Amino acid sequence: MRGETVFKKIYNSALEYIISLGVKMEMPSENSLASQLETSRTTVRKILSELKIRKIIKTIANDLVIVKMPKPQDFFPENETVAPSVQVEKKFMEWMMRSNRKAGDVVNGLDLARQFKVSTGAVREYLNRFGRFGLIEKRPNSSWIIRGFTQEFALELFEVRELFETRSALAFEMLPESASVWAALRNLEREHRVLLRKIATRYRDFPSLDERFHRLVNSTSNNRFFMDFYDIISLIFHYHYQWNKVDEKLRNKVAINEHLDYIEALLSRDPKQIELTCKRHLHSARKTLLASIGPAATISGKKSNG
Amino acid sequence: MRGETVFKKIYNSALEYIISLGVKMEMPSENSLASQLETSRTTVRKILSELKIRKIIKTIANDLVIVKMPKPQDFFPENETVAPSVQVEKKFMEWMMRSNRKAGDVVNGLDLARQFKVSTGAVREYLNRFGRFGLIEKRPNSSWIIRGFTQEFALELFEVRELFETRSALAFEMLPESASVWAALRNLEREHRVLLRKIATRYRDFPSLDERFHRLVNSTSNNRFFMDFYDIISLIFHYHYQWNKVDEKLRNKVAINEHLDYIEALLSRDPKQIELTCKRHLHSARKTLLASIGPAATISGKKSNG
DNA sequence: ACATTGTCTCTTGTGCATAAGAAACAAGTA
DNA sequence: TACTTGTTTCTTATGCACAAGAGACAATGT
Repeated sequence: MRGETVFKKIYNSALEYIISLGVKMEMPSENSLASQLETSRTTVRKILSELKIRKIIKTIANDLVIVKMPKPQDFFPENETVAPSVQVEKKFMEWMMRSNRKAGDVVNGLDLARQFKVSTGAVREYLNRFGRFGLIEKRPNSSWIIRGFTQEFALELFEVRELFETRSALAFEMLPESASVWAALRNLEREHRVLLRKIATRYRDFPSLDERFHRLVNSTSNNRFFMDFYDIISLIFHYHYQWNKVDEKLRNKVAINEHLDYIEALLSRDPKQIELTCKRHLHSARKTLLASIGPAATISGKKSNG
Repeated sequence: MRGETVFKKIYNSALEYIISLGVKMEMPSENSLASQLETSRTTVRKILSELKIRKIIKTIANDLVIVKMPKPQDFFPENETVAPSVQVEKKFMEWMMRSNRKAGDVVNGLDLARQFKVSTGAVREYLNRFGRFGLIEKRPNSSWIIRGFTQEFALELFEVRELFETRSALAFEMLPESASVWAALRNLEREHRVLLRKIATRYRDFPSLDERFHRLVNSTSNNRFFMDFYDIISLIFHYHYQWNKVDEKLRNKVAINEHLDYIEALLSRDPKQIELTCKRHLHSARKTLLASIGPAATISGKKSNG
């Protein structure tokens, strides 16, 4: 049995939408609701019938009309709206980053399923997809082994990141003036300046801006592997920095300034300058990450050339 | 129920092993058999008991002795020894490469499961893992969509390949004389020369040599993402060239010669020469692949008639 | 004609049961 | 002690049932 997570999530969105319309307004057609809420009409109909039962909408003279504003208790609880497969990611990453897993430790899927209160299938599926992130490794016919969030991992990650991003950044030089990236870039520049001014209080907004900026840079090279790789970076950064708040404000301020130099270089189309500012920023990002991992990877995480 | 695929596969290996020992020889201990056959002792014991039932081995005076040579009919049929999850890859790749799938077509998991005669779960799991290869894409809460084995795909693939391999190749310059790669490289050089001499008949041996060579080059950079990426290349090449035999002999001969130049450059540690021969070879490989895919896939246009 | 809703079919997501296989433990023997 | 086999426990792989959700088709109204 699926826990109706889609239904509940979209139902909540529908309530928001109803609130935005206001009482006595007529509901749009099922089809337009479906595309508005980005779901199938099947789900929309289920929601409409639930809304009728709860007397939030009513058919009056062949029109479906909002007759009552939804109250907070009409919403489904947040956690019931998330599919198990999505919950696993969060819980797994937390488990991975927080608990002091060492390279070579085995991942016990059954145990995780119990801990996370999801089915073994959900864990299994997640591990399969997570495998590509390079933090775990599978032994055939047996369990997953932790490779560890180590210095080596970070170095390898950044080696690729640098290759991809430098290549993408240098490609800016060739983009026609008409390309839409330029506008997007100028917008991001503005956002950076705004954030820099309010850094004292809003420094936590940086990570999402950071991601948008780097994704934009990588997107210009039009290479799906570049983009896919950025998923790994996003995930690592997202979860890792959740548990590493040291110097957060300062770190972000430095990064914003580096971004601004980098953006300026991109706008100038000067390849020398682009390469310089890009590399400088990535090196500093790498240093930050390495510092926060610490020299810990002493045990079996070491590499052997064999 | 699992079809005992592991048991059957290892059982077959055990028969080979028994043949290599010969009749009247004593069997090694369960533990040493387990490590020899790379499996668990549980499986070994199951095999031993089956061998006793089939009267191939027998306990004589506390010793387990081979009393009869296995016959061909003692072996389990090949196809029963492959786990469903592995069969799916083969069948799926064949389906993907052979049938004229176009970008935008949906992948019907249920249908594939029926075609391949495996469970939906097996297909589902494969698609999840296959997703990282960039040939298909998932729409949330819905099916997988084919992105297509197109010119764009090949170009993106080679862009990354070139970045990674050039970087790896240039790293050879720094490797100490003592590193074991040098010996491996000289061995590969020898194998190339042998193959070149016998190219007329043995040109089909090239792909596996090709893979070993490129994996060796990439392995020196010690970056898991480089190696993982090579999995994609291997898979694509492996299946694609199964259905594209045009000019195979000539193609391989050219490639061998390029490899020899490339190897020579690596051995010479001359960065200029390394970069030149590496790039030259990769460009020619790209050209070959592009040519065999044919002109860029037009998204608009007529439906293919099967 | 077109949009809307009603109805039906098909596919995907999820949990679960259970066999296959791995690994730990125990006991015996050289 | 070290090595062997017997026994038990635990984990993973796989098929299957069935609800949730997507999408196609039919009917109806404008």
